[in-house]
Amino acid sequence: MADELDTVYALTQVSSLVQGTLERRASEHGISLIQTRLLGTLRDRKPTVNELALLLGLDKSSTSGLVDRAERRCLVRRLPSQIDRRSVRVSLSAEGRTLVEAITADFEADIAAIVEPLDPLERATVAALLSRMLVAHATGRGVELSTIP
Amino acid sequence: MADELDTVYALTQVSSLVQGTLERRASEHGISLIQTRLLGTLRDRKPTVNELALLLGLDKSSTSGLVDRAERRCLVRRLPSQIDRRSVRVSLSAEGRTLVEAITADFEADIAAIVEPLDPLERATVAALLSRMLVAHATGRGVELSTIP
DNA sequence: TATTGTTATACTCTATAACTATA
DNA sequence: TATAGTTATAGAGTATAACAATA
Repeated sequence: MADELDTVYALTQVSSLVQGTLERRASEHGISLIQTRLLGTLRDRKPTVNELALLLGLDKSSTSGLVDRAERRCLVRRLPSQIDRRSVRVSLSAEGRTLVEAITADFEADIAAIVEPLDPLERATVAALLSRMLVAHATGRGVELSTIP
Repeated sequence: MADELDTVYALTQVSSLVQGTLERRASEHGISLIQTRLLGTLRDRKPTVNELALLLGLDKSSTSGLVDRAERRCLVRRLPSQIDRRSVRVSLSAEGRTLVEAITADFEADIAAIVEPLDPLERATVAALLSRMLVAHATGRGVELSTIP
């Protein structure tokens, strides 16, 4: 039992550290965590506003506003859908892509540095065990491992 | 190299899951993540607004507003400082304590369930390796392992 | 003068409800 | 009618700057 509490505690601490790191990097690049998440979601997709809302777990009105502010900064564009004239496709601009890639690179370097004290075998062990946890958890639901933090 | 990227990825995924879990539990109890963090910080302290701002990593004006809203819901109280009449001590109310403990209990049960697929030895391994990472990271700075997510 | 906390202001982020334009 | 998206509104959360009270 004690080991379970230790594990919960360690996971909680690590999670704060990791999320805090991402938030700090995003902020250094002048955008918020949710804007970073928006850009990250758009790296390999051009979803409609509704799809985006589902992916981000937000209301469609919140998503619309999020896209407004990102568009105002020229980070994303709204493209008219060809098949449904009510619909819109949200797409990353070149500027948005450059930005999200810079943030991601900085963030990943930070986490790599945090992981660095472990030797390669230990890192592989952590990765394997955490992955098993994640897979088990995702399988217990509808499987939805988000792409970006 | 590949193992390092895997580790970064696994840590990122786990962190989103853990923070998302906390946020969902907080929201089920009717408060935000930052309000939960405020209450958590006050569990074993009665800091001044300035100290609280440092602990939460916020500006003192943001902190003042945060405390305003928590006080309006009777979750915290402002006590006049005895030694410095400019100062205020922020203190958890009984109601606030009950609330943060309920959220924490739910949250810890969630994480325990997520960790459950690993056997006790594997859990102990994860806890030990993550703890080493955390200690190494904290030692590299001014040591500041936050108490609550 | 310097510090503690609050307030005024301006923005982002969020949800609910009402709207429009398509379907 | 139903769906896709926007807008109006209201509130939390955040920072900067200016302020009052106290040190």
